[in-house]
Amino acid sequence: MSSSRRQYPFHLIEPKWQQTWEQQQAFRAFNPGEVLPHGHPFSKRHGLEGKTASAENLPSKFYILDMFPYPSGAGLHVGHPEGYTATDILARYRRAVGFNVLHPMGWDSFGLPAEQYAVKTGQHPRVTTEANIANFTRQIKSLGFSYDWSRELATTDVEYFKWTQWIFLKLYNSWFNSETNKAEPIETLEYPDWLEKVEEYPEIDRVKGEPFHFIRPQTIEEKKRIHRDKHRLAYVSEAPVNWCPELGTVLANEEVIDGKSEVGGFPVIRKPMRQWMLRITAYAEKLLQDLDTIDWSDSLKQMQVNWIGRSEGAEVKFKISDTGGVYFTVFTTRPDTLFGATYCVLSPEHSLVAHITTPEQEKAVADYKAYAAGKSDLERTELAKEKTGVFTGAYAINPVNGEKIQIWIADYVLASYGTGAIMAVPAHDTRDFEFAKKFNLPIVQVVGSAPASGAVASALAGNTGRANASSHATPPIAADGASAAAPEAGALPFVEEGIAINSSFISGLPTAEAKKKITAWLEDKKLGKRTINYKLRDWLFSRQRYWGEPFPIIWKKDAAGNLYHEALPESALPVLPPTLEDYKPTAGGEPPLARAKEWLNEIPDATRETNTMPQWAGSCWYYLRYTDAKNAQSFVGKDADNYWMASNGKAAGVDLYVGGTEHAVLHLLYARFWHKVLFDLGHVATPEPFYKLVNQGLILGEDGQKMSKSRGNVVNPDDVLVEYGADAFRLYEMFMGPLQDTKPWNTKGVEGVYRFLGRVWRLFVDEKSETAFEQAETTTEAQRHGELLDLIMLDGGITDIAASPAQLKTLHACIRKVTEDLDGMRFNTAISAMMVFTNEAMTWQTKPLSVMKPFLQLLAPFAPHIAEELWSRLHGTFGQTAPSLAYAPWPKYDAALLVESEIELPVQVNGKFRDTIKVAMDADNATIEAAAKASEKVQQFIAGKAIKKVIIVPKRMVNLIVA
RNA sequence: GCCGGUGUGGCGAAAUGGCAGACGCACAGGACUUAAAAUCCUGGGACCAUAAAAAGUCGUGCGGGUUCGAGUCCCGCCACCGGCACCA
Repeated sequence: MSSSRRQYPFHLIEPKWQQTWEQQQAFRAFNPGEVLPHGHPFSKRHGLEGKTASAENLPSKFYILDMFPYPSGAGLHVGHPEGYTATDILARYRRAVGFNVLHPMGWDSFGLPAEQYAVKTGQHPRVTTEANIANFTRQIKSLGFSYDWSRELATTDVEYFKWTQWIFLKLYNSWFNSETNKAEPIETLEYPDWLEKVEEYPEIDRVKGEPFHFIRPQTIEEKKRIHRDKHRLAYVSEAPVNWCPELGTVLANEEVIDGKSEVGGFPVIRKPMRQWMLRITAYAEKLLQDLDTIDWSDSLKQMQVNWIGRSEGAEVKFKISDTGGVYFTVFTTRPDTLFGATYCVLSPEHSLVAHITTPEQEKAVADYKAYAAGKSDLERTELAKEKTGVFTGAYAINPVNGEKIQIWIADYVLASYGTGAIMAVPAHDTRDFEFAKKFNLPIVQVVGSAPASGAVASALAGNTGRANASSHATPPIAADGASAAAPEAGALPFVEEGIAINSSFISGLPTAEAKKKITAWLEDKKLGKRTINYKLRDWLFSRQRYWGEPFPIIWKKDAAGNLYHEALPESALPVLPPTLEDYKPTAGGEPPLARAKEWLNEIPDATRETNTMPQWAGSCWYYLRYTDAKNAQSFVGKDADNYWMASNGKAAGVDLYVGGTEHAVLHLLYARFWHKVLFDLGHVATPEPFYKLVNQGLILGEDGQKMSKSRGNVVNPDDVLVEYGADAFRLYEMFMGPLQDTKPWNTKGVEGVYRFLGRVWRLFVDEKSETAFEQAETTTEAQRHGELLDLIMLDGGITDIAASPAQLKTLHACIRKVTEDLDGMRFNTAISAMMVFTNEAMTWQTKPLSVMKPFLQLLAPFAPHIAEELWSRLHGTFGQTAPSLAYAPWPKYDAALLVESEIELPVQVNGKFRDTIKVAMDADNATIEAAAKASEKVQQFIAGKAIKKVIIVPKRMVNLIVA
């Protein structure tokens, strides 16, 4: 294709207009309070030249956001500009419609690759990062996107991460008040009575994974401090974390895929470490419920719903036999099966295990704990098929029937979910069933499938049908299940809902009612309570890296010798990372920051925190900073936030956010969480950050495979641009198919839209002058080629004469289709509508200005460079006011022009299409029927037959039913 | 296993329950050209038929159903893609 003739001089047009836009600052968005410059096309369009902008005099805002990229060394690939093109088209369209559009771009520039490069070469990550940003900027700018570059930001900018650290301080200095159901400043936290009265620090108040070297606090102040620290939204925990030796850092649960790191695919092991956590679980319910208030795809919402994993059930206390009152709590979603609980299982890490294990079982339990601890997550997943576990020797009492049941430990019970302990109901849970089978534990059926008739089976109460798995080849059948009205016993495990059997006072009740009744009974007897659990875990927020935001935190020791943390004051921000020669972790496994001894001990009697924040931190609030990117007093100003995030009357936030599905549960959940905290604390005006969210689909290689370096099927936008130009590239990205779909790249397809642009060009320019231009180009040095564009003349067929009805109809049909498709984000069909227009216009002898100009406006959002160029030529020749195509009011279609006087109707006979007839638009049914019957082709099928029925759908079709 | 999505020509794809395949790619034929490229015109789901046509039949993953009429709605399968996965 490189030998083929250039369709039109995009190589000159595109840089020309990109420069023009930049010089004009054409796409700068204006905030309330700014003075709108004279001569700016936006000021002109809205009559605001020289005026001070305010929420009142500015047009409605529209905030269109792309997920900002990590500026990798590899540069842009064709997947990036897919979303960027879509948002750019909409941004340009909205400007034309009259909105004040905010469309910014920036860089998610903290990240591992630059740090790994630093470890290898010693080059500071900032140097690498800046070079990569420069390359990304060049590439993105070459595509002609209408970003407001004055708001550009990078998460690595000191002036940016200063505020990231500031937000961390807000998290650190607040707690979640479940009474008011929101985050509040830590000062509002009240202290429990025992704090002042009891000398001892109660065992019961110690949290799971209590800190590191815990020494009993000695003063009330120390106790208060510990109490506060346990309630902060940012807290320290010493718990097993996902440690990736290869990366030398811990990872959040979400960053671990199948036991391997999401980045690089390295093995991940569980290791107890002191880590910073963010209390996202406090927001589980809000994060779940508020999904209803935002316009995201069902599948994306579903992913978040699954991730949050809400489940309703009950906590039930099980006393341990022969200990006089020591108990543990289990969580179950099926309290109705309590009568079928035939043993209990604690997770190997459960704190009670050490206390209850009998001497005989001690060795077995210790061995098993060691075995379970040694397993990586990957092994745990792989070995999931075969259940393992050991008996502790201890027994629990089933609270509903007083039976003594065995307590086991097994790693199929997770320490991190629920209470870390379960009651096992093998008859009605697949996992418990497998386990019971393997270890010959009793299986008791307590739920039967509902009988076919609606008979009530209340007579079943009081029976107990029990059996040992070992003594029955087939699962036991409830002894009382024989009567016709009784629930049917089926194959076990029976995990569905049904009718309770063998369950004393709840027998005969359908599952839902049985749950209610037994939960009430448990609550009444103080043996349990209704509970809601979430799969969502707190967010592991620290990383052992150099290239991230340092924590504004220092460590000190109290009188008792306890290490404790303290926040630096806001005045200490930003906390800059130290300069290092060597970016590796220390030999002792400490983060790289620990190498900077001076920095570490800069503050008297204190040591700095050496962890840094994860990459997600910066992306949690960048959309807010865009609205007020230069604010030095605040992370975002109130007016800016109110205008850009809250002034549209809808639920909230960014009007349209486009990015890949890979962020469905990470970034999008974290950002919502931060936003909600900031909202609760009164720092932002809306409860949700992103109102409408669209995921663009993946672009595959030409071979239909995912693009990857190893497959060698990566398409570099730079190459495509050289060959076809930015407009063709943009057009093709959108023409491939629906934005949300996964679709393969096809270079031949680019040629198609490129040819279309060539046809548009030839529709407007004089062929001879173009030839002259091309000849001149061969004899002129490259630097002066731009001037030669003036040699190209408008086509003589374009004149300022009245358009024919047919021409108007072609235009207005196109306006309607393109407008409607833009509103529905159906870019592919909008483009096809413009192709239809072009194909039609090619046949015209005269091309009225009144038709050709609006067409260019339709084209402009998609292919802005060629549209601007042709627009300016029309302006040059016809001299009508055309300050800038970018702000020219969007054309409106005239429905009256699209009305047909005659209409073609399909005629069916017995539902089969046979012919079309032409009738007047307003023809009555009798006329239509007569016309249909008169058709020769139809005659063949109805001749000699009786017409039983005639169906006429006005303006749609005719169907004749014959015998 | 659970949740979500998608199945339409050789390919990317269109179709408020009403003429399936718009638009584009690839392909074939023609015009222009010394020739090619570019451009312009024409054709095209499959089958059957024919010198060529017309007419006809079948066609939206598979099997049923609703309807005058189904790619579209309902029920049951199958395949592929994405997410989650011992979450009690």
